Amino acid sequence: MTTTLDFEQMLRGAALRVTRPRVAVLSAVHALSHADTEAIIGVARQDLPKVSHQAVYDSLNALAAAGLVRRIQPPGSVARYEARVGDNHHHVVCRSCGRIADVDCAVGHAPCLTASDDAGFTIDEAEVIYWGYCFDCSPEGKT
Amino acid sequence: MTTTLDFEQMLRGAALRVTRPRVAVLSAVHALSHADTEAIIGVARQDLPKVSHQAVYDSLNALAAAGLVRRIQPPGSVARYEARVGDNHHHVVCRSCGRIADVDCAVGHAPCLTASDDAGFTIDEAEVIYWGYCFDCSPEGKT
DNA sequence: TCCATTTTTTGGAATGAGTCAAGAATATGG
DNA sequence: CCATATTCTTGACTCATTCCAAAAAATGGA
Repeated sequence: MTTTLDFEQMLRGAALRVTRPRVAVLSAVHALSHADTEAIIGVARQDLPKVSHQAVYDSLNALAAAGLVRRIQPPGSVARYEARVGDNHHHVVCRSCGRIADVDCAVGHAPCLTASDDAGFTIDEAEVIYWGYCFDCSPEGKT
Repeated sequence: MTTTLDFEQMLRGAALRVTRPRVAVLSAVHALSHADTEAIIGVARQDLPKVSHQAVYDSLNALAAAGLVRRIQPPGSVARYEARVGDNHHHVVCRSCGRIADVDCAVGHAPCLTASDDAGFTIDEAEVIYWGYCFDCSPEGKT
């Protein structure tokens, strides 16, 4: 498993100060998958009962800016965070229940798609969200 | 140009009641590109000065559910609406200024991508958001 | 054309994720 | 161990969006 020391080293490696809220938040993101801020606050408070929600927001922003966690914001949902970074994977979202699952990117590096016409933009990443229904919510799954 | 009658027919064609707020909102979305709700309210009130913001929200929801407009929710931005529907095009978002531009989909029909592993989901659409910098914000553009 | 029914709009209040700000606490480098 | 800069706490606040009940309007049939 990943220990507190590992998280501290991850923080130092990203030139971030090692604080207890940051360690707790980083640990929480690793323990959960696609968690929203509220869930992260809950888990972080198991370790550190008095962290303020503001500290969690600040930590998440710092961790996301440093690339230690990835922020995903599926339309119709609050911001979510995940620990898988660097492999440019994508997500599939259930239209019915909102469940999110990971989908590996066939290309593996960003940008994994080339736009047909970039409208003058310099594109460095292509984010793909697949929409559909998870097994439990799919019409076939209900028969 | 598109006339009020055209918009009324679009509403009837979608089995929606023809109301003045809906016509004004549909017209506003056609007149703007990637407009947020506030801008739509402003333009709709040029035709119909007393529409409530709630009526605009309801109209946008009804139009989006009927497929007459498309709702896009870029992370870090409020909901935006556009009139181009049915051609499965994508968007490029500027990381710096938030500007949005259309990018035609090379495939043209949904889903335009096949997931490598669908995690048990039934996928019907692949939404692509390209991230980068627009010409005005790009490092090259500033030299 | 007019009425009754159903749907939509109004207006105001409420929700809730996220942000702002000032002072207190803490991590870091020397 | 100290000085300094960063981070955390606390609490109030913003603002897009939603909820609610009453009033208004659109539609289909007479």
